[in-house]
Amino acid sequence: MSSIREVAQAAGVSIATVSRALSAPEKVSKDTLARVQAAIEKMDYRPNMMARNFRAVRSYSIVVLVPNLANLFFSTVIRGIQDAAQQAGYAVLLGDTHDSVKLEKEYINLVRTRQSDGIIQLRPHTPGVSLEPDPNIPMVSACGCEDTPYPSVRIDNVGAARSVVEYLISQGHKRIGVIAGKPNNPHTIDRYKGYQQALEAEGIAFDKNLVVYGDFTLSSGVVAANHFVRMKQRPTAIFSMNDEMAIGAIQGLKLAGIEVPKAMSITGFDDIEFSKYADPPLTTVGQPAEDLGKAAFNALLQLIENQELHDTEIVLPHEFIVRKSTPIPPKSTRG
Amino acid sequence: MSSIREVAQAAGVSIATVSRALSAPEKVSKDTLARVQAAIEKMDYRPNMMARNFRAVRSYSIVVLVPNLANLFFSTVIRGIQDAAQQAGYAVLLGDTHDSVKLEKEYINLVRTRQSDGIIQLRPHTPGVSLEPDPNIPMVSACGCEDTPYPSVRIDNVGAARSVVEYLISQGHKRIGVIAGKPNNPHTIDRYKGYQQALEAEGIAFDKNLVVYGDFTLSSGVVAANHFVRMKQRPTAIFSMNDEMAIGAIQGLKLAGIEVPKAMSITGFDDIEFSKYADPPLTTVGQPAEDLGKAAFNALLQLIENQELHDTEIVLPHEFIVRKSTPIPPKSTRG
DNA sequence: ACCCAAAATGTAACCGGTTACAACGACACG
DNA sequence: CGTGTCGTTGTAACCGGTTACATTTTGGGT
Repeated sequence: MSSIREVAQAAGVSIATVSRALSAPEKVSKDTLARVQAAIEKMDYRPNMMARNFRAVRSYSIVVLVPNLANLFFSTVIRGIQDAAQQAGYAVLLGDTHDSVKLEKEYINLVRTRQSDGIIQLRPHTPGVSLEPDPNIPMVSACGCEDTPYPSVRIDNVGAARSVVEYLISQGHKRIGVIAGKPNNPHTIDRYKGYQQALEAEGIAFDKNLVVYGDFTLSSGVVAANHFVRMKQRPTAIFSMNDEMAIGAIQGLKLAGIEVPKAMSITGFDDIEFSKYADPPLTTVGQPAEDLGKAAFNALLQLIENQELHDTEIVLPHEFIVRKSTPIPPKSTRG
Repeated sequence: MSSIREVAQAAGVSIATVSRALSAPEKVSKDTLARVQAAIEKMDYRPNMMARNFRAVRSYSIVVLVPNLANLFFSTVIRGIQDAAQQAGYAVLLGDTHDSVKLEKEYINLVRTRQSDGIIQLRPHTPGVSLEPDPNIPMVSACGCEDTPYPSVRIDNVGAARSVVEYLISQGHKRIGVIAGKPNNPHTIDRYKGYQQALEAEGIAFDKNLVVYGDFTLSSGVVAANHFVRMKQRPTAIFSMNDEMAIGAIQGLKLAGIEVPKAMSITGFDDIEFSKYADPPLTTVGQPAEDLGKAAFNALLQLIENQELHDTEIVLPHEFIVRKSTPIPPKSTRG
């Protein structure tokens, strides 16, 4: 592998000149530049980025912490991150943490050891279990929740959940079941808050038997559906906190002979690709997943470069998408 | 950020001793080691990995090239890669190429510029369009096809497709539609080969009107279904080359009033999570996605470390999984 | 032809580790 | 007591770039 010294020799100049020819060509005379470029071309020289980055004390890479890569919503956010990063000349290191804080720590060490410049965290911040943010480690949260103790880019989960449930209520539903995530998950908490606000606004009493906790997977959705099926006094609609669980639930209800939306309305959250093709197509909340990723990266880049950030909380618009898992289509709303 | 020199000073030893204390503690006397460790502890010292890797001419990271991260099969393979890499102390750089060879080249340059030690390619090798492998660049193919011109880890696509179609034929189907990927896609080619072999083995004439080309997405599955619906002489079964298209097709057929499996059998490929919860649950071919990823990483690691590899083609077993999108359940077979 | 500023180029230190080699001390053995 | 061996430690070169500073070249003005 040829080095800058060999190129310098071949071009009959010093290494400094070669370096300048690459990073500041305007500082090099026209014909020297040509000679150097010819030499570079001839030897197929590529600067060793490890050396360059080492000198610059910058790795030009970031790590994204994701609880589970095989989750369509997360992988879409990551696509957004990756595209933005690629454009800015940054590489994206993958940190699939399997929801383990121990693994998370290991990945965070990548920035302590200079292998990475910053972190994008996809797992929402959970007080008590998440690591507290370290001021020395540039970190931003993508698709997180309210009260994240470091910069974040997200949607208004509370408001979105609230408008979904209000829509359900407007359709005449009074007993609305909830398929939640794990109880201490911030998304669960925020969307739950929205659910309760809607109930309260419409003067409907809260019944805790109507909420069942899953874990955002398809299978936990069918389990939840079975729970509702067995209730003596069933809900007439179900607000699921993500699409996977909603799709699982539809399947569970179907197996029990309950038709959606005729006998039961159901709504999801996230608008993953499959929701459009579910049977029936799912009414849900669309999140701008790729944009969340891009915005998160841009915020992180600012943190890395300027060490500070004015807009410490970015809330992107979501979209309420009515399909066929709820019967009456009103107009779509954004918010 | 403290450096090795500061630690050395604090411990009253030379930097060489600190270095040895970290990488070869047996070469350091017991009490010196203790002093050094105390200093490290006190100063919260972490070696600068960029410096270390730079010196070692190793980045300890690999890049995985994936056409589309938001594809459940791919993301599961990547999980496998990432787990194996993490254990081996390697970082995984993400290279979502959006199916663009130009972007692929850019990511491959990461190894030319020493930012990465090797590549795992998830896109199957397509003669003429894929880059030809460069002997200087350690690269292995995960979930590729026959005739990959560099080391690969895959399943027997031809055999798997063949056994699916033979199963369909054994159920009495004679007109079997195919939902393929893009025509020049190697997965399309291999699975198509299996389809034809099965037809031939059973003495069924091939009808090219029965194959329609999609692009492995849900929506192309519904388009394909519509095509079959409009045919004057419909097939009685459909062999889809992946699960997404099969699920889309089921949806398309349903909209046209055609019941699966009563009026039409349908099979998929990959066994993504959603297939289990489709309506009806999908008969499909299970690929050991995570194991493909792990095996690919281990092969790449050998390439990187030894510069050679004995087992240049690893074929992992697949599994034929019969669910409800085909009526009569025979025994599951592995192969 | 001479002078000087500006442009071009070169020299060498530096980033933070690793490691070959040298130096040193302790100890055993003849 | 001299000498060889071994274990421990230190010195300094090295990896491949970047860049501050020094030096040389260029060219315009007189």
